[in-house]
Amino acid sequence: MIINHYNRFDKESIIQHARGLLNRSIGDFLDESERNVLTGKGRLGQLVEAKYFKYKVNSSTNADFHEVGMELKCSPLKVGKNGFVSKERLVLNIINYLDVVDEKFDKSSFMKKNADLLLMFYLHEKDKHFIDYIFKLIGNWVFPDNDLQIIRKDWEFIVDKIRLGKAHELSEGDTFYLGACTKGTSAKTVRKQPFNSVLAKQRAFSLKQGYVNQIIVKLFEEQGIYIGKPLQRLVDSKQDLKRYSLDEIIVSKFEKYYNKTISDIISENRIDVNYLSKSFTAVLTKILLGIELDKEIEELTKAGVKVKTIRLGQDNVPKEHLSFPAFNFIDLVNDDWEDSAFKSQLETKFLFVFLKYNEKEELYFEKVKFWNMNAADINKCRIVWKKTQKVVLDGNIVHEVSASGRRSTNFPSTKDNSVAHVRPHATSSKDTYPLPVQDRHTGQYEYTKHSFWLNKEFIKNKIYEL
DNA sequence: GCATGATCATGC
DNA sequence: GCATGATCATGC
Repeated sequence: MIINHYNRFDKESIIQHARGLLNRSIGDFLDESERNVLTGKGRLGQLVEAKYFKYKVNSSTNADFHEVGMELKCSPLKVGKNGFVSKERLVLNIINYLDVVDEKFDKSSFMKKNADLLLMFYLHEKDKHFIDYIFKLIGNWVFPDNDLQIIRKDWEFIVDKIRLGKAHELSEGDTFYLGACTKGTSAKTVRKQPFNSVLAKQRAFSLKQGYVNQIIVKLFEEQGIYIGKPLQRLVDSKQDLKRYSLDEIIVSKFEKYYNKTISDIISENRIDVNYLSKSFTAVLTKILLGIELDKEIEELTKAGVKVKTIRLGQDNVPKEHLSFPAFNFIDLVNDDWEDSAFKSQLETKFLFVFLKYNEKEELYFEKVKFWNMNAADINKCRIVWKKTQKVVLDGNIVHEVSASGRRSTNFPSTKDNSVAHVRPHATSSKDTYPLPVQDRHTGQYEYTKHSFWLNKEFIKNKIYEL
């Protein structure tokens, strides 16, 4: 059965046909009357199916090319420092909470649909109509064995959470490569879950952005094009991955260093590193894990895990609060909470490296811990975010200016909320971002860069001691 | 001593 | 030159 120069029973012919879109846009294949399609978000993929592959768009639980078990996905690229990177996570099938709890991974609806992907990456360009986006990378992706073990563990974590009646508490930070991302308009789309009457946000299985970036690197590599940093794999044993979760394996690799002083670790490893320097965290983590310093840790990069070093006093309280990147005041007031930068920063998985001062005031390696914020605390951060947004929108940032010229602000402080607060985050008080509204007190249209911070008491109580 | 304003240091 | 992780430091 040959339709339009490809054969649905011949995987290679389908991939070859897909590559016909390289350096072209779907607009090249539309009639004048068909070019008046309005919105994007999913429409591009549908047009590729209908107008390029010429099959009927469906919402089947089978793969698009079910004859060969291959699923078609169109996904956006953006331009990064070293070439193309994924613009976002890759969204796969919607999670049917009611059915998935009866599934086993190998025969799951996820595997049935997504085990073998035909990926068509296009360059997303602002101000361009989506039918004119140019396809830049087209290839076939089948999950490598080790990745599939990690994805299996992720899938099981997500499904177990649903089995516990906690579908409404799912978070992307729960897992490593495979996430459960929200799907639907501004998270108002909810559905039933089997073991709790609380309605849960609709979610879909998705590949983390960091994982998609590595797919992109690999597919370019197949063409002899090398982008991105070299990675070094941490866990090689498929057996280990079957038996233990990735976090258990990684934590165990750190354990032999527990209670050693930092200076001992550094001299034992003959590494010249100043532990007050910014790169110390990355260097220390790589030393302890036996990773070469010019390589990235494959599993953590693919999972988008953020490594954070915390120095604790003897009372287990961190010496400092923990900062997030400075926010842009204009973006802050324009964003909805659901798609805000702060919320996505909170939904990532963290690896905390705890260093602690002993009685001799020496810094020693205490422990590491994987952590992601639970739904209740993310909600508390929403209140902080909302208040911050209001202060900026009201032009009400400055509270008063002291005789010495020091300004105090109306931003939420450590006393207002147990989880997070807002404080300056700039190279000097003159290091500013523009304001959307004039500040009432100063009359200025700019203000010192600020960021959200996690309270150190919260780090002690909910991360270190829990 | 703590809360919070201010700034450093490095890497890209 | 700026973004970002991390830390310093002042004043109540």
